[in-house]
Amino acid sequence: MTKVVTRFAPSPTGHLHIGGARTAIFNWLLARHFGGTFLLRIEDTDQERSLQEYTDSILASMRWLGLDWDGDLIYQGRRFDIYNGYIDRMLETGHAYWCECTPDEVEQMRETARERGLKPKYDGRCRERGLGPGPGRVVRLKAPLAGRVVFEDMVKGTVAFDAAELDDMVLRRADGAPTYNLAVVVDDATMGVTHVLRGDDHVSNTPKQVLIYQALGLPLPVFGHVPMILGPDKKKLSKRHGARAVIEYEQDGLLPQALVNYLVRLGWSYGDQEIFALQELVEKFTTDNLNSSPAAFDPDKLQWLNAHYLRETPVDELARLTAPFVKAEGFDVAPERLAALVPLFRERASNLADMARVMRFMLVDAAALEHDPAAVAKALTAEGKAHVAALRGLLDQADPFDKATLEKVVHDYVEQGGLKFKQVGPPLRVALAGSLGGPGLPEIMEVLGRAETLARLDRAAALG
RNA sequence: GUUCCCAUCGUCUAGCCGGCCUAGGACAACGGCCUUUCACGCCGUCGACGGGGGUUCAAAUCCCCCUGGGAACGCCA
Repeated sequence: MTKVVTRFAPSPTGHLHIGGARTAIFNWLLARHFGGTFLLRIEDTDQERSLQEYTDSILASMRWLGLDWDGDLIYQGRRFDIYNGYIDRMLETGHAYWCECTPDEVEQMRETARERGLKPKYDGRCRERGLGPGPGRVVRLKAPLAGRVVFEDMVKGTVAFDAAELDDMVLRRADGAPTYNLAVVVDDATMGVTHVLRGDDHVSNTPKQVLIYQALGLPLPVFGHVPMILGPDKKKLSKRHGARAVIEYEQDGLLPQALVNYLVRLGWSYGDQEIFALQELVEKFTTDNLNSSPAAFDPDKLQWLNAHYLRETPVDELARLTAPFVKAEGFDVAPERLAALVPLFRERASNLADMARVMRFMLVDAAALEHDPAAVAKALTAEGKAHVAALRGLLDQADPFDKATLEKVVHDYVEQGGLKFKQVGPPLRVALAGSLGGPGLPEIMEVLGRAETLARLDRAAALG
């Protein structure tokens, strides 16, 4: 088997979105699975809309996702000479011709065709005129008038189009720049790309590209078109659906493993398995299990996966990842303290931003702690406050001030008083946390420390 | 409009070279267990082969039609 070469070819007109990210992941996986090469090409031939900052952003997202590429980045913008060389070759071999029709004229032809219920296309007016170069002229492909254009698709099987459906597409614009389809073919061929896995929206480009390959006498790669990702409402993914660039998911506190895992499972499966480590994906990914029907994006499942990976991440690393989010909440917390906090909250959050939010009550001063009025009314009754006050004295004696000791102090208090834990747990909790939910009491007190714990208990006595 | 693609629970999907499917798993929802609480975890419930024709002893699985969705029809990528 020849070496597999795949590529991802984003155009730097925006950030990397999840659809593109999935395509990138699939190509990366295909190359890595077969020990092949994964190339990255920036399709910046549209000088107007292409921005360097987007290239940078796309690269940053690729790295964040853990997708490394082989060799240097390829910029289409720097390869115009190569494209023009191939276009000249087609001109020489009679596979292309000069055309002087203006965009308006061509639009007129399309309009006419549409009115007649036909496929809008260029009518081939200049095909046999034998025109040479000249201002305002473009080069068009002399496409076959009849026959079928057939290609094998890794996900859809055999796909065929009537050649009559295709028109003489422009290869070189009036300004001398090559068009997308020409550039893609020349690039893929010269880069040695063997497998072109891309979005569904390119299926109808494929026969056009096949024609160019044939005109150039170049071998065809294997094509594969993965269905698009739909929004949760089954409609095309759009801004309305909230975050969609991978950078936004990063900012929302998602872990890259979760996004990768989720995206891969959207359109690909391996039996009933849901969780895949990156290395496992490399081992198991092949093109045969790609799904051919479009998939709707499900934020809930993404969060579930993220929560899973949150619990898998080592504490120190999780603390490091959470730091920026805690900072965004307005707190400057030492790494060691964050590492002590994280184990109490990792199971109570599904992403890093959540985590920072949910541990907020641990970071404020006793004086600034907010108490949920309903919880106060329910638990900090006269009896509740009495227990809190009694506990304050006992807890002050705890030595060492650690989880085990603290637990014993509270336990003994309940035992000796002939009480039920339900009588002292809730008031103590509201005093410490301000609400009725959260981590275990002993661990909260341990991380809070003696002074802060006592301060909170004192403050609770004054509440209500 | 034309062409191409797609069609299993609300969602992601397994199954699809026909029988092992009274259709399996996961997310969500709901209920329970665990637990001082919340969460995690565990157990369970609800829930789908779009419709119609064929082929066959037998169809979610093969064929055709319909319907429904999507994409593309640029001197954008």
